[in-house]
Amino acid sequence: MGGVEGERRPARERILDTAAELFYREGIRAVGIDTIIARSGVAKMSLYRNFASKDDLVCAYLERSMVQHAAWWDRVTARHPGDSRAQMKAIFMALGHWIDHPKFQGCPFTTAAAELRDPANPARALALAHKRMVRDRLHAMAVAAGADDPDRLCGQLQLLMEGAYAAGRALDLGPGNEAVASAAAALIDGACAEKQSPEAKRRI
Amino acid sequence: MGGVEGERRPARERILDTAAELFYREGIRAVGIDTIIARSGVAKMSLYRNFASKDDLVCAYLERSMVQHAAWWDRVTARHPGDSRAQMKAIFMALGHWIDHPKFQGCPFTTAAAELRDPANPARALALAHKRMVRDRLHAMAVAAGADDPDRLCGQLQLLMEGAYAAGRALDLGPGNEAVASAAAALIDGACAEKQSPEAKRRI
DNA sequence: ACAATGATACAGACCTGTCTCTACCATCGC
DNA sequence: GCGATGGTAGAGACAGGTCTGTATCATTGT
Repeated sequence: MGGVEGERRPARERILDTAAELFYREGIRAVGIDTIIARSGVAKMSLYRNFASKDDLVCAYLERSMVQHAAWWDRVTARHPGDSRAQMKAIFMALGHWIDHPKFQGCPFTTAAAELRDPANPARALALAHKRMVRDRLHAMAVAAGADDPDRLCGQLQLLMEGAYAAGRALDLGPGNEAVASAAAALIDGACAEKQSPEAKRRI
Repeated sequence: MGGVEGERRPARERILDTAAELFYREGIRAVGIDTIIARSGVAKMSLYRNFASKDDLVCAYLERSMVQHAAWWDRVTARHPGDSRAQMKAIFMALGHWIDHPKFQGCPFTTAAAELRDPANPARALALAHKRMVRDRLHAMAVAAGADDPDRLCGQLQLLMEGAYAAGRALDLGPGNEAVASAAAALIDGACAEKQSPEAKRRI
């Protein structure tokens, strides 16, 4: 959001923007408070007046990521109103493109959980909440698409999604990461064999 | 394993055992040299005489993990000699059980790469080498099983494998993580339409 | 004047890696 | 046999750096 020229945005927003970028790109433990201070051009006390601790800042970063992810999801599915099967495929198609992006660094929640192993860490709870939200959304779409076994399809797709996040950084999955979309399509079409297939049947 | 009573094993092995367990369970960055020293009952200089640095110790841990993983793979596939399709399914079945194990903490290479973001870190190179090895093995099996498009099936299965590793820690995938085996079976059977018969040609 | 912020010094903890000192034990020369 | 020697290892102090978080003071905008 571009503020007016010469009018700086509040310290809290600058801190959160910088922290989010650095946490995602370089890792949470690898980025110290001093680095965030220097990059955002903010005094250390301004950070600690806005966030109780580094953990608190990490949580704010993850919470904002959850909101952004939900918006992305809604944007993608909105392109196929009423067609749950197409929505599912679109999500995985978009995911395949996203992992090609140069700034892609995996799922911020999964990597946060990998870095912060303490079960009591509040960031872990946020990561779990996000995975549950994704699971619920996938499950609702699987039901709406008429899958024979929505639980199974939902679990399979979530596996595939986590795999795309994990592998995208390291493996090369071929042009456009075609494997993501093709695996999703295979699982989805296999799971909703005979039921409503408004357009898929036409393509076969 | 069982050395003679009262005859302690060499310091190097004790260090590596302790480091491997702690690195895998608690994370690499979270475990300091002093902790490894204390837990393995070894002098600090004994560690630094056997390993040039902590990075070097991390690499030794990952290299040993590669050997152990290869042995596990061979053990599982050896149960289905000559039947590549069954071998592939067996790998994912075993993976589904492994992620149920209480000590399971994801793929050690993926989590190491998540913790050590520096592209120049030698541990990252090891992680990449391991993923390539897995890819090559999967690809060979896909070819032997007569998949229509071995590259595609290999990519899909590696996605699924990464997903199982990533999700196993956080998500609940149902009893016995049935989704792993069922998704693999769906992808494999879909990719090798005609039984692994020699005359594999019909469609492109 | 006042509130928010920048700048900076500092405390305390922790981390990696080096250093010294001591103990044990096997081997070798005699 | 027996002492000297050298390799391996335990214990712990220490240096130099980084990290989080606090305190103090100066500056700026309204």
